[in-house]
Order: sequence, then structure tokens, then C-alpha cells
Amino acid sequence: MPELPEVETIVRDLEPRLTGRILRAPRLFKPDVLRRVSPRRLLATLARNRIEQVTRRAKHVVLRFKSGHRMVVQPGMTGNLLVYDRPLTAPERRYVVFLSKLDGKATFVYRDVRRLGRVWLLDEAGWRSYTARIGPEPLAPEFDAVAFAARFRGTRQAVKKALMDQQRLAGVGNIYANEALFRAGIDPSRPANRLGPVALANLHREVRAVLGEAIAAQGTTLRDYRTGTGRRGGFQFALHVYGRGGQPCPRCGTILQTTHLIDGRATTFCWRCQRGP
DNA sequence: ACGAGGTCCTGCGAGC
DNA sequence: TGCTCGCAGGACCTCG
Repeated sequence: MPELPEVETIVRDLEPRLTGRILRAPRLFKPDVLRRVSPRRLLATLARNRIEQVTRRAKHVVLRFKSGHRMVVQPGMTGNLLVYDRPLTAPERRYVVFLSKLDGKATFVYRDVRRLGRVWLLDEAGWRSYTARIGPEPLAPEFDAVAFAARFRGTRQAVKKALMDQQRLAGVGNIYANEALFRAGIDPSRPANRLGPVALANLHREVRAVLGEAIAAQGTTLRDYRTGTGRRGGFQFALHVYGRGGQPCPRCGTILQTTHLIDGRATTFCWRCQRGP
């Protein structure tokens, strides 16, 4: 579930707790999350290395180290990244994928129940090609309605699928795609290249608005997501359509429909409010 | 270029 | 109570 707002919240929590810290005795418990790096090389590179910067790219947490390497963690659906200032309890030790003592008493932990998360270790060149394959950040100041429209012009894909395509736009997953389309009044199944300028402008505005509001609420906790300090988010109480199939539309009262016809994922919408112009 | 569908992974809730 | 089954989801893959 960690989409852009959840990962942004995690990064804001981790940044002051990790920046400048040195990893002591990193340990990997679930090597199957690694991509294009061996456990031995990951641990050898990270041991005694200093974290210089903690940032977010799309749905990924990016730790940049003094050696120039970046550890990229994509928390997948059930991943949690946390810094503990005390020893972990037994339940907290369950599902730990990666863990490292920091200089001082703190411990940095990546937990992931379902292990749909992934970890990469990239050098400078690897990072450049990695980030180049991901679409623009929707909250970047320069990402205006014109830039947004340009990303959706060329495809007949359903607009919801296009919104969630990370090569087209970074960070939007199922929850916020559903919410933004509802708020913009757009049918999720509509081919992206058939959206008019007004619909595109509305969608650009609502994508940014819903992501911004969700960050302010520290993300959406449905089950597993926690912030970087272990708290639940608050945006689950502000969702209009996601997870509300069969309930009345908050705008017009029509019963919200859920289908799995778009890319096999749960899509909830109001057929009355979301009929494109 | 595009869509459909399989794979990974585990917990949970529905149904029998 | 105890079992099986389907679902949750994003990224990546193959096939047609």
C-alpha cells in the first residue's frame, strides 16, 4: 500500500533519524527481496558506511551513502521502515527483512510481512538509469497541467491504468488513482487519449490535491502501513471511494460500484458522477 | 503497442 | 472448530 504519500511520510520520519548515521553490523534475514545484488555485496558495502541523504523517489525510499551507493527500498504492500531507540520486542522482530544497528543505540529496521517489497543497491550509474526509467514526480513544482497532459496524450489505455503506470507518472497506486478520478469526475475506464483539456486539467489538479492531503494526514493505513515512527496514518478516514463499493456516493448518493475490469485491480467509482464530458 | 493473465508472498475472512 | 479458498496489491514477466 505504500504509495507516494506513505513513502513521503516514512522518509520525513527517517530523514532526521538516519542522516549522518553509520550502519553497524547490518543483517539481512530475507535475501529474496534483493534485486541485482548479492547479500554478501550488500552487507559488505553498507557496513560502516555513513548515510548522507534520505529521500523519496516515486514509491521508493532512497538512502544515499558516503561511498556513493544508494540503497533503494520499495516497501511493496506491507513493508515498514522504522528506527527504534530501544531493543525490539519479539513481535517486532517477526518479518524483519533487513536490520542494522546505528552508531549509538538506535536500530534501523525494514519489516515486510508479504515480502512484495524489493531492495536494490545501486552505484551512481545504476541510479541514473534506474531513476530515468521512472516518470516525473507529480508534486514537483514544475509539473504543471501541460506537462501532465503530455504524459497521457499518446495512449488508449484506460486512464486509471495510465495513472498507475510508474513510467508515465511516479508514485500513484490504486488508492489514490481511484480517489483522484472520483474527485475529477472522470470514468476510470476512459481511454487516456480521449480526455479533453478540461478533464486533464481537473485530473492534474486532483491528483496533486489528493496526494498533498494524504501527506498532510501522514498516509492511509488500511492494515499494515505505519509511518517511520510506527504510527498509523489518518487519510483512511478521508477516502471518498476506495474500499467503499456498495456504499452511497458521498456526492450524489448513488451506490458506488466496484469492478476488477481495469488491469485486474479493484476500481470503485460512481457511474453517475464519473461520466466524462 | 496493447491486453490478458501468471507469479510472487502471507494473513485474513468467508463459507462449508 | 477446522479446513479450503479467494482476495488484497505493485512490479515484472510471457504470450498472443
